[in-house]
Amino acid sequence: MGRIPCCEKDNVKRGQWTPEEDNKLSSYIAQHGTRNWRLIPKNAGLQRCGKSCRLRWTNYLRPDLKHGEFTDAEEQTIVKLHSVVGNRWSLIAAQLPGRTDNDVKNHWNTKLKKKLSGMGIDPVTHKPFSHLMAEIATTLAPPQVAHLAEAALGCFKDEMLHLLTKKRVDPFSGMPQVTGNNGVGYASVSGNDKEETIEKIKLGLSRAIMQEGNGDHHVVNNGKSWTMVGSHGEASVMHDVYDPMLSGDHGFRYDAPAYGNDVGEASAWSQSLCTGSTCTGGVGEQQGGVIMEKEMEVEMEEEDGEETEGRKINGRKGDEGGMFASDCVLWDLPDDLMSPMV
DNA sequence: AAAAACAGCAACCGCGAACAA
DNA sequence: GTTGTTCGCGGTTGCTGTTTT
Repeated sequence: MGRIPCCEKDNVKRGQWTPEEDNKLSSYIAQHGTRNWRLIPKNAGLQRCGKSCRLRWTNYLRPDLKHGEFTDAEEQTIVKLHSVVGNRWSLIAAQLPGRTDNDVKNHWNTKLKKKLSGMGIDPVTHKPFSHLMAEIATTLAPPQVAHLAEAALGCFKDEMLHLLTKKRVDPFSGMPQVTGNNGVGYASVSGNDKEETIEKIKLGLSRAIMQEGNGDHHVVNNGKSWTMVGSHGEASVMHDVYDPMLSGDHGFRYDAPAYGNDVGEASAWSQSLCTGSTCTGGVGEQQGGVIMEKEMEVEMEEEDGEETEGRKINGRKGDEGGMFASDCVLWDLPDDLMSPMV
């Protein structure tokens, strides 16, 4: 038996909603609430599918929605949560009052992913590209490394090229920026330079591999390096701030998840989510520390299938040498959320 | 000035989970 | 326990306005 359609497609209108439709839906829901989406369009006099009505309401008409730009604090929250829970947009959106999962997802796909790539960080794993390449280098024999590196380059190439070949304007001077000393810059790059750019990417990657191989944990970023501190016994973490010159943006800070595999016990995915200096640990405070509300905690426990001991707000068991102060809001997450998402 | 390319966003689709009969 | 129905989620598509060529 096939799946039944959510509505009869012949009789429903699709596409953009008109203000009249919005009014009808809003006033109907104001009077009757949102029980039974299937009946709502019929009763409200709308030629729409119930699903479409639900979407319109939850993503646009709900009175508690925020419609403006995402703030830096919101962006930080998204990045941090994404590093832990991956593409669970509803979970992330639940931590951002007034934002919907669709909002968060769109913002991630259109802005944040590019910001991270621009910082040399893989938006999927939240690790620096160089670190990924180094992992390849340390686990495979040289002939295989070359092939894999080539393949990895293929994966990142389009995004990197997009970032590198775009003409951008220096946000401070208003002038087009010149190419940096590692080849990353903003001057307009013609189609003829494309191959050269690819070569530069390759060169950068191979350099990064060599540096990682030497035990130096640096991410070369537009002439400045991000150092992974605490290479022995404590969590490694990138502690430099996001370079606004690189992003064409202001104030966006990325405190990456640490790289636990470098140092033994500390897993990359078990690190604090606090933003170093801005972390205050105040529950309910959006700036800095990530708030784990009761609802989210419950949801995570449900996903875990059992009560997870030690998962709590404002504390983490067995982690002294963490990267941030102990008064941060911390999470202990279930195992299925700890695994790097690739 | 026109065409092409790009970016952002709203909406749609299919799937699985939850719930009810 | 099974079947049917509804809801919510995440991935994807397509439209529209803006920027670049």
